[in-house]
Amino acid sequence: MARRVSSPITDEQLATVARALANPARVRILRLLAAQDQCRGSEVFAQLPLAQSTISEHLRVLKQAGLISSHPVGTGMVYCLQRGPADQLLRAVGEIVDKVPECDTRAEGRHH
Amino acid sequence: MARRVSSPITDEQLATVARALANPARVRILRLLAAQDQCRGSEVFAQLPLAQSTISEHLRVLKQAGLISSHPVGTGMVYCLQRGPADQLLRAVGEIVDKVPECDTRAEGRHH
DNA sequence: CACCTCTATCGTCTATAGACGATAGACGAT
DNA sequence: ATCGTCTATCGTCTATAGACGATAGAGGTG
Repeated sequence: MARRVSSPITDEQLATVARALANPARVRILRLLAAQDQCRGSEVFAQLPLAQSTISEHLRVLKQAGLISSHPVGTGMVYCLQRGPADQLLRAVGEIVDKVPECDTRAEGRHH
Repeated sequence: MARRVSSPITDEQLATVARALANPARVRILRLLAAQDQCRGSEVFAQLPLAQSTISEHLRVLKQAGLISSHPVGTGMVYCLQRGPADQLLRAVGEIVDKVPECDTRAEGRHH
């Protein structure tokens, strides 16, 4: 029970990371990036059926949440997954889920 | 490579579960439930600094996302965590995160 | 230098989220 | 039967999310 690296994420922080995942387009982008390590912006723009400005906004949200990083390359940008916040979310949700005692809501009911 | 129980979650589905986690009050509720297996509604209402109607709405969202279940008991309700959707989220995010190649955005940049 | 490609930002619009109070409805207890 | 407690729903309001087109600006390329 030592090992408290990257302190226990707060409700706010967890909600913030979750909010970044709370949009199908952003999930799609993350999975795109996961499929190829890194990805040029123009490829991302080409893969989604959304306006370039919309996708750029999604990228901004993901970056702000720390889920991706970006750097300029040639005439464009390259986007890249980052583990940090996703790991925190995994750990926090994992801790919640591990507490589930298989109570599926019909134990010791009202049959008094 | 068999074992495809609860098929690979879609972008939409993952986003939906994430959206349920995308609010601090709901995270708080989940953690409350995790801390005590199950929880009477009145306790939940008492723990959060929000109107009862607001909390009831949050419980509805969590239930609709499949993250909790509920059943009547005595004169009230009991809420209870459910693993299913949270597990799917863990698996999906885990798969994304596992692909991260430690590219932290400054590799092979523009120093051509 | 002029051009062209790529990305970010701005302004706008619509839809959804999240909060509240008021109230309805279920159910046990008296 | 009446009452009191507990929860869900309704209506409303405000704030935020998410989409778009237009446009600005950075930075290679010819």
